[in-house]
Amino acid sequence: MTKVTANDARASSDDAVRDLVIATADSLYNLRGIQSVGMDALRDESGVSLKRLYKLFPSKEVIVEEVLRSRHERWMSSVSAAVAEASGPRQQLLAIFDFLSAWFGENDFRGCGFINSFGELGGTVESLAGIVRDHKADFQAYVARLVEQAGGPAWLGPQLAILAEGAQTTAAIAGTSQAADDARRAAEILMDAAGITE
Amino acid sequence: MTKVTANDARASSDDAVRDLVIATADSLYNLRGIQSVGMDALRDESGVSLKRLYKLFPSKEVIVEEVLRSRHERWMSSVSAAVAEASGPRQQLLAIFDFLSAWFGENDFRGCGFINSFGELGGTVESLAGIVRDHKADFQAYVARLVEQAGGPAWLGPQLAILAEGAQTTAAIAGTSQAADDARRAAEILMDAAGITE
DNA sequence: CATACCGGAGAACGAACGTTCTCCAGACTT
DNA sequence: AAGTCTGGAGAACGTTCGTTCTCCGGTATG
Repeated sequence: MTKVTANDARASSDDAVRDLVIATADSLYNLRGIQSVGMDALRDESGVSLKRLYKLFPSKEVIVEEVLRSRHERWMSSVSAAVAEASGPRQQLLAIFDFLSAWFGENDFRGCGFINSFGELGGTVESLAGIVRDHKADFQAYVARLVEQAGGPAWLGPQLAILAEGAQTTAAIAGTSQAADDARRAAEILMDAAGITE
Repeated sequence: MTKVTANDARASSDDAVRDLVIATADSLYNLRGIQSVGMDALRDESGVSLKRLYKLFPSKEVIVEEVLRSRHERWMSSVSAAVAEASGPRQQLLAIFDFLSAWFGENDFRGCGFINSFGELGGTVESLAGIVRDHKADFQAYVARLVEQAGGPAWLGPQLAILAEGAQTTAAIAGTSQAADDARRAAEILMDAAGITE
């Protein structure tokens, strides 16, 4: 039985603190990578004591997992919101690359957090590798669904997904958003060939 | 003045040991990532004592840099060898994706070591980020040169390079070599549109 | 043969970090 | 008002890891 009291009010509810911790960790992990952000840094930045951190989460690994899960939801929501604003199948698929372009241009863009996490921990922490795989699989399935709705052939979805992946790594490493435009032009050519014209 | 004596013979020449260390480190870093392979593991696997490791290299960071440099040379050589076997501009460009397909199928394939290193250390070790950037820039320039020799338009090179990057991350995360075939088919369509027919 | 040197095995050191513990102040319950 | 619980500040613990040091056997040089 959970009791809500003035004590909770002083320290904020557990759920709110959890969200704050995940948001802070998300930002720090994105900025500096996972391994180089210690629990002390997370405490300093979030203002949540170590004791409470370990009451809310059993380990750092679980925090990382929840950060990746929240990133997945936020990222997929952002993409589908951008897609929803476009009209017509072709414009909707192109909206993915416009979204990427805008994302790459943000000044805290440090590459796809999932790709980075995979490079950082994919070889040693199997649970994280699974989350990364699921994220990419979800994105590929989403693109495939859009292609299907557009009446395009089955081979187009994987191709567009690969373009999006390549744009992400290229933009992250080169430090420019140019790759998004290159990928967008390639997507137009592929859609032309697939007969998606409107 | 370097003296070659029986003492050196017992312990092997410094250059040979350096090469052995780099090769061993290359394999271990590829398998388990950089951070999780300590100097003790490198000593155990290479048979070179810590004392000698630190006589040959000033620090682990320098070893990592040399591993990446040697990977770059080996990778670029492998790609150009595969390209050289093909005849005609179109087949040469497609040979890149055939090379990727074969690479992804190797059982010790764990993704592009440069992308992984970037995710692992790009945010904290600037010298490594530079090496990764240079590697990707070299590859992009190589593709652009092939496109130019084929008489293709300037926009095609970046597009093919993005496909190759996307195939690498997709194959690494998904654990299949399917992405290479998808990327190859996309490359054919893009070359068709660019007028590279033979 | 004596001595200086090279290198191996492995201990040792210092820092970083994940996790837990101690001490204590404030707030709710009875 | 006494007792109990929560949570903060920060010390402490154990481990990992990069790097250096100690000890010692063997080799080459006088």
